[in-house]
Amino acid sequence: MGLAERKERERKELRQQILDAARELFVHEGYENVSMRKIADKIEYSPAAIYTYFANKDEILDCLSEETFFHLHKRQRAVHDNLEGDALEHLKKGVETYIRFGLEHPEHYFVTFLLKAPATGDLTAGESRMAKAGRQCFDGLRGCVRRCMEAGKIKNADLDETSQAIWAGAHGLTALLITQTCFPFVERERLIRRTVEMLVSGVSG
Amino acid sequence: MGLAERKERERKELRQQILDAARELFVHEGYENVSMRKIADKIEYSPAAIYTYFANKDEILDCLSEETFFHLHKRQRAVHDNLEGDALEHLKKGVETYIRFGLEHPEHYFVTFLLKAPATGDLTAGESRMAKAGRQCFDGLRGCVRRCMEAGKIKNADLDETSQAIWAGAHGLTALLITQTCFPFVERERLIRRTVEMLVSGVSG
Amino acid sequence: MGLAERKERERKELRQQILDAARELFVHEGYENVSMRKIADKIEYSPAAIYTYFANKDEILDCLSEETFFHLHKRQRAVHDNLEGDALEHLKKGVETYIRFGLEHPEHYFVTFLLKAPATGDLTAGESRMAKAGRQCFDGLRGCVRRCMEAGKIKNADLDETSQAIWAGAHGLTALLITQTCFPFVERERLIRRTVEMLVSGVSG
Amino acid sequence: MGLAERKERERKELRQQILDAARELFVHEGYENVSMRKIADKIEYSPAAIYTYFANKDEILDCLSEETFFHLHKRQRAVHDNLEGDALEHLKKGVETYIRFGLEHPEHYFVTFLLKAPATGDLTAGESRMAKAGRQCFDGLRGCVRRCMEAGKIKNADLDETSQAIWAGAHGLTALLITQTCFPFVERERLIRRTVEMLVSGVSG
DNA sequence: TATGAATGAGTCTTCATTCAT
DNA sequence: GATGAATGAAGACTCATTCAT
Repeated sequence: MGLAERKERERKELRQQILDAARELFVHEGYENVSMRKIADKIEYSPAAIYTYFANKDEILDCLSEETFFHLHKRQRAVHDNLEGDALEHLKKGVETYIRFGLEHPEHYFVTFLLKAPATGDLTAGESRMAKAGRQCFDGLRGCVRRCMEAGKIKNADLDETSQAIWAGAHGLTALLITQTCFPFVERERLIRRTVEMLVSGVSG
Repeated sequence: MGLAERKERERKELRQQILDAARELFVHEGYENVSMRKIADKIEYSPAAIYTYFANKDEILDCLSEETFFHLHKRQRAVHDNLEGDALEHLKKGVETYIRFGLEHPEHYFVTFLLKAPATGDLTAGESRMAKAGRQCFDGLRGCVRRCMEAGKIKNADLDETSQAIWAGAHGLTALLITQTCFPFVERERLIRRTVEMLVSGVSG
Repeated sequence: MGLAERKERERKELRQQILDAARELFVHEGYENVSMRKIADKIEYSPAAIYTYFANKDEILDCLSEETFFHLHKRQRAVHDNLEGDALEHLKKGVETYIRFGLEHPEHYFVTFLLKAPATGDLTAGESRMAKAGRQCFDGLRGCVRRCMEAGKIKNADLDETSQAIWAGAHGLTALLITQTCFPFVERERLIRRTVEMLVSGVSG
Repeated sequence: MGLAERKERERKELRQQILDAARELFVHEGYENVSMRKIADKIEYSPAAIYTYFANKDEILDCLSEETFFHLHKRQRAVHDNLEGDALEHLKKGVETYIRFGLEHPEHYFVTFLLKAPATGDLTAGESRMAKAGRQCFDGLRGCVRRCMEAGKIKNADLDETSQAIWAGAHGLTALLITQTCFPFVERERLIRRTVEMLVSGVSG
């Protein structure tokens, strides 16, 4: 049905509008300082309308994170699947992909990795969803690291420990470049290359 | 006057009590989730009493930041001044100091390095004070890196580029450990050590 | 028409479903705590569907009351018409019928006699309908009392005064047993018998 | 201190004002239909001011019930302590006291015995407090009945069974007279006397 | 007939803050 | 210096109801 389809499309569009509005507000004002009313005002709907699409404020944040993870994961898979050369080069590419994703989608990245999660009591269900998606992303890098180990490029090291250290480095640069807009960084491309080199040679050297 | 002195001392003590209570609450519950009443309850005074010492909630956070940077600066100086051995060890110590500082003062760290500047009109004064303090912290690391270069431990590298890459790494771990409380990180001490090693050997190797 | 008939039947069935669902929810959660959505969920229809059968929430309550009175009245008539022995026994049976009706249909009884009527502005129509139905019920007992008087079993007494006193007693026990669920009443059957005896011998002795 | 005393007095007065306003509103509009704002409007204070005196809406209802029980208990004690004549007269007086209390304080009685308690999950503490107070009141009637038994005025009967039957009767009349305002009852005094007579002679044979 | 979407009004409650005392 | 009382504004969220489809 053309009708049902249009309805469905409109629904998706409004849902996305809400997510976009929320993301921008969250990024600029902080999760706690954004009220449902503010989001509603931004999309010019009533606050109650939002509840047709999301159960509550937390769920909006949740979906925003999911979205981020989905995009990143897709990008990572593209890298992992297509590259077949040297394992360390693979890893470098993976790290670089991660960083570039963050810089190209700063709002997504901010909401997911920089916004402090709401201080919720029961984090069973939602938390695990988050955890799972995050793990998936992290596993992208982790897979690269494992291949390096299997290829003998990284020796005498714990897989998780190493992967997490690298993640930390990649996240750090991404985060700084997103948030510290006033800091006099050296030329961005150089800094990215330098950081990637440092991280990879830091664990393989 | 003994009386005046005692009064003054008591005043300082209560002020400090407020700061201590606020810091702990901010860290554990998040700035936005801490009410003046909660702080007041913790020190067993009325909410109104706090206003005798601080103009408002923001000022408490401000003073906390000041305090924090003061401590960090002192701490960094202690590292730089007292250590006289190997320059790379020096650098490691510096990086570790930075990370530990962040983890011991997550709320301060969060506010300074993770919060995106709110899109407000007047951020002149506060912003620059913050920025200045932040720069000071970074300069601690930068000093360590310079010594490594001067000692020939880091070769053929740009000072700022290298310092910023290391900063990114140190910041990344600190930020992740603060914000991603649910991620199954490996044992924290191990991860810190591993990251520090990675960063330093990554630029010196 | 078979079609029209089926449609009509289905309509009645759904209407009854709504009433049943509403009654149970009202009793267990209280009129004010039951939302149209809750009723809709229970019958697995949309909230809006209910408005096809009832103008609003109040009307549901109204219809529930009507239903109650209808059932009670039928029951009372059955008693009055079939029994032909001693008038006092007749009365006892009538009182007992009233009480048992309440206890066997606590939901109906609760909605009609214990639930606070919604604070509505225009109570002209609804009120008189209520009043009429209530009168009808009371008249059941009143009829029994009259027969006792005509048979000389109750002497020197005013018909209405006596009937109302008995009604009060019957209503009191019913209400207490339904609402005061935590009170340590003696065994229910014993208490009913005792109360009926008390009421009847209290006016005939 | 005159100052402290006046403050304390004013506080008590406002607390009582809140209770009075809440009671009247609860009775006329139903617990669920009364918002904190309505209560606040009635006493011409801000909604938040109420929270200085009561933790929440439920607590107001709780205190209202407590108040009711306190008054009823006081009244009952007065009857029990001062009367020394015939035990049956005593009982009649007790029943009458109960009924009159309800009719003279219909709002109190309504709130306590007829208002549907808020559908709360944890009713441990509040419920038992309520239960205890209610029991105390019921014990007033029970004491009268016991004396009748001890005096041989009521024979071959169970104390609790008898007391509960009488309570049911007293409650029933009170409840009907309060709630069924449209029913054409006979003259109130006559009906009370008749009911009391019925109840007492009904159990004393 | 039934519904999904939408809303305006309203819920209880908490907040940072002020002020008379 | 410290407080108890008070408040205006705002919080997330729910409601009965309407209406286009």
